Amino acid sequence: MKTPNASDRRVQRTRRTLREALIEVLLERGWEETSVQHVCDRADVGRSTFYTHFADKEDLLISGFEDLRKALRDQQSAQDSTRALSFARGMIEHAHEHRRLFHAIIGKRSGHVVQQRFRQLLVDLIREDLAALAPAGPHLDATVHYIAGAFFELLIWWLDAPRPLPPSELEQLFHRLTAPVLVALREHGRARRRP
Amino acid sequence: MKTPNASDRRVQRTRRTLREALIEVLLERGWEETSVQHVCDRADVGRSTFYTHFADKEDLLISGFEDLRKALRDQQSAQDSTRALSFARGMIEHAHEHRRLFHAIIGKRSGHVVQQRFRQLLVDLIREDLAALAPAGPHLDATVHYIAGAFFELLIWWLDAPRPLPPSELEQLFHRLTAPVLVALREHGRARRRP
Amino acid sequence: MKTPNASDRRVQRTRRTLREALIEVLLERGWEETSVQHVCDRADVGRSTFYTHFADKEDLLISGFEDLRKALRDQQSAQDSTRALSFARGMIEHAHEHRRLFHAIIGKRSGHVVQQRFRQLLVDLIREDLAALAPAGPHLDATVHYIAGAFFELLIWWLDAPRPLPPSELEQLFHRLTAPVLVALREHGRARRRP
Amino acid sequence: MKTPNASDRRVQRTRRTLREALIEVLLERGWEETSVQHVCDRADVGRSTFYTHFADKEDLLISGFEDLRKALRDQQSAQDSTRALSFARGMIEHAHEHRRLFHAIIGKRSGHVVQQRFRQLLVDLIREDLAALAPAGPHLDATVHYIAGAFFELLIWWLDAPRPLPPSELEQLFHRLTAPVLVALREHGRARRRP
DNA sequence: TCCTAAGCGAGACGGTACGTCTTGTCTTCCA
DNA sequence: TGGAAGACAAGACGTACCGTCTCGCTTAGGA
Repeated sequence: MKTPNASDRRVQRTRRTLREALIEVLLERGWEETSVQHVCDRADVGRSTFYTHFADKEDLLISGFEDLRKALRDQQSAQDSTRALSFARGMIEHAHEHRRLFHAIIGKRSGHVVQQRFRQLLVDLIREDLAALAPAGPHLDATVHYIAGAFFELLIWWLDAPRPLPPSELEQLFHRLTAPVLVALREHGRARRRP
Repeated sequence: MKTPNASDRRVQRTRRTLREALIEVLLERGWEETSVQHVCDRADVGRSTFYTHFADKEDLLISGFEDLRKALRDQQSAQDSTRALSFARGMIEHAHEHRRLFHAIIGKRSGHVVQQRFRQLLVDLIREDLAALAPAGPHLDATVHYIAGAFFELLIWWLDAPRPLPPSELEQLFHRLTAPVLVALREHGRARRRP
Repeated sequence: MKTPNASDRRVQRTRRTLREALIEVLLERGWEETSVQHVCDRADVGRSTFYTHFADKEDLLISGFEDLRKALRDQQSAQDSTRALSFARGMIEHAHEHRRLFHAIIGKRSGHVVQQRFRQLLVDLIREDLAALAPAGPHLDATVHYIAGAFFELLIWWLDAPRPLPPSELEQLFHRLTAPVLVALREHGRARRRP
Repeated sequence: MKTPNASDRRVQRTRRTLREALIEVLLERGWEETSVQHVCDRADVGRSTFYTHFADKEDLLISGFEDLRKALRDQQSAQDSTRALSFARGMIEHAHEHRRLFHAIIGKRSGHVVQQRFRQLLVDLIREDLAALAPAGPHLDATVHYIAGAFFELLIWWLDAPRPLPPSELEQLFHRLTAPVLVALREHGRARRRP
């Protein structure tokens, strides 16, 4: 790669500061009510500096999504991942630990594009899982979106619930509801491949 | 009720004009890029007049949602509604007929609150259906959201697909994927009521 | 003239109600901050009704000015009016009695046109007085405006003063300051007529 | 002081442009009919920029008053200023040279606050002059306002006149009318100091 | 040791949209 | 038939953000 010099380090520091500030403000005001200025004030960074690093507040948020994806990957591979849709456990636990943050990011006060991105993340994760089960199912795409939407809505409901289920129970519920879908997909796939 | 006088009729006409203009603009620009001024220009209505009728563009859009709900109800009761989740057929056909409109309202270029509202509509419809099957299931709420999310995401996927399935096939797919969920809910409910 | 019928009486009543409401609101909010709607609300009269009687709020106010002029005339002729500028006593006493109203009408929170009108009233009154002293003085007009401006500003100052002079003292002061001006005008006039 | 940097210079330029534009528009439309937008259009400046510099159009106008005051000061000290109320010559000549501008600012089509400010300017100038003659006269304030009002009204009359007097003659007239007032003030003051 | 390139803040600027307020006109309803 | 009621267009208001930009200051890292 390259040895990071002082300038690079400074840049990284600024970007990280902004990311953290975004989350803080997000927790207080929700997505729509958060302006670039708010974030800059919190980060003690000039607004023009913001724009040298990010195109807009969405860009800033998304720049932090990769971290989440990575964290999930690590958690997933560290566990027994024989079970399908094993990402669920990691995601749910993550959401449980950072409940307020998740609530801010994907909850009712979130923003359109943010949710959009998160759903895309789910779709990607699920597609990878299902591709292993039924590589070329005819309704693979549909099923992926079906499950992604279900999981997403379930998660939001859970985050919004006044007295939420314990994470393990939510995970179990999700798997119970989703298992038949996987079976159907697998059988359908097998049927198509070998009739 | 009340005999609508000339003033009332004028008001209704203005409001309808605005609703129609909103949809037109929505189709062209997407939600975020649509301003109140755009809508007023299209409707040939003064902006101040807009604000005497609606608080903002969200309010305007939502005022049209009730129509959708009503249309679905009519369609639903007109059909054989013995099957659970019978709203799906109506909704899918509706979305099929007004594909561009639905795409504008709930698609990728839609707005946060708009989707939020639409999902709430789905949740309401589904809850009514499921309440008949398992009135007090423990995970009734969770299941309702699970199905609503699944249906919603499926619908978006379908609206976005370049060569979408025929409506009937989509409906069939949805029911096939969801049937086991209903079974589980029913059994769970029965188990709880008579152990 | 004409016997006022019921309709005429009603019209007069509406106009008077509006005039009184204007004054009330004026006292509370000042001229600029007073809107037609405010006055109508106070008078319990429809805004469209307002416009059938008056062109705007200025028109309404001015419609009441004639009353003032008449009151001054009466007061003036009832007194010993041998002294020049005898309107001053009446005006000052009037302003004293209705201090708050005068303050609202011509004070700092008043409006441009209102002051304009009031000054015109002063100019008219003074011109009539001076015309008797020096009917065709070359600087008659100038002197009239000089005195009118002086009296007007003096009056405003007096109305604004936290602990104002007694009315009689103000009147005396005005006459003392203005007497030489009248002398100069008279002499100038005589000089021109008989050189 | 401070070396003005590029940013400062740009700001000053913008503010000056706006001031000049205001005057242009003022001459064409009068005060009440002048909107912030009009001024910005003329100055080719964004409306939002306007508001970063001035609170409203009044603020803008007033920001130019200081220039006038300064110009008068310079003119005054450059001349023989032994005579009392020597500001009059400068003001009258100024008004003569910029007749249209003065007409716009203090004439019939002007605005309330604008005139208010201008009168305040006169009051200040006159008070300074008179304070030298009779530092603590009992009616000093009253006399100051008397003269200010007289001068103001005289000036407006002069600006409005179809065939106005030459400036020098107006000045002479003003001084002739005002001289006795000054004498009275001085004597009064002396009488009070040494009874 | 200088000096030069980059990161950065400060903030001016034009632009767009917002929701509110007021104005004056017009149409309809009611007594 | 006059008034009340209120819909409507027009347009100004002041605020809030946006994204672009120019400007100097600071602070390395290389000459």
